[in-house]
Amino acid sequence: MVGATITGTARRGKYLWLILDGDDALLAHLGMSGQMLITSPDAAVGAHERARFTFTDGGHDLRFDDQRTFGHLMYDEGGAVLPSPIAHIARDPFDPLFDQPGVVAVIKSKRTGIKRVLLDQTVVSGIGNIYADEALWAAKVHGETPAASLSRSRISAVIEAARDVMTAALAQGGTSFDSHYVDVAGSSGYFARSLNAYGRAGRPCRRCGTPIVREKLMNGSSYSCPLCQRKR
DNA sequence: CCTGAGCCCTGGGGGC
DNA sequence: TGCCCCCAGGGCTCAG
Repeated sequence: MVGATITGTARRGKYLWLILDGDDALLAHLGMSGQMLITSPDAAVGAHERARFTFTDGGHDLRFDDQRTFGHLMYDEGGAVLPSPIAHIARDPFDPLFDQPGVVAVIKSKRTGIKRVLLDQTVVSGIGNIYADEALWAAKVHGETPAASLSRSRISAVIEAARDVMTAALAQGGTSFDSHYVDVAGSSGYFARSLNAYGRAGRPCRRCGTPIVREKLMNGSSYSCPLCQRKR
């Protein structure tokens, strides 16, 4: 990295990368607790600071902090356009080249539940556990519904719902439950208060009043309304 | 090929 | 207070 110039930034799904001198890339994934922070050069070393980049133009430092160390940084030669380690990651719903009919067809060909497919980053990237639950709630589909049993229009509606909920979340700076989830300036987002399903076990569905139910899936928690999102 | 379980880590919170 | 278990917005590897 010494002597490199950052000439741009890019992202795909949950991966992001800094473009270096137009050809190479510094690829990053925040995992579950990673943070990219722009801080003062005098800022003390953070408790979970893993890397710090200083600049010769007298500006701020760039830090990578990560408590749980599921996040990572990787230098990738020639990876400016698309780093080779993430060539298998599908385009996300905000990508101008996102092929929605193609993605719908792939989802329909899967022999597993719709939520698992939404979380499969090789099918569609960028959707995580929270936004998958929110999209399924909005589309009134239960996450364990076999993907192949849903109509193309229903699958399309789920994707639209995911794009809508992520758009709304981005407008509010994201979903922050605690100090792990902050932007480069260290600020938290406000979308947590707008969640309709995730984390609301026992509380009334905002649509029909039925208590939201929490279930286990893939070593994690899934939240849904048992009335609006009936299992079929 | 496709699918799903296991596992990589640290730390906060609740129950006992 | 201390201890233990559970939980956490992810994704790779590998067995079946």
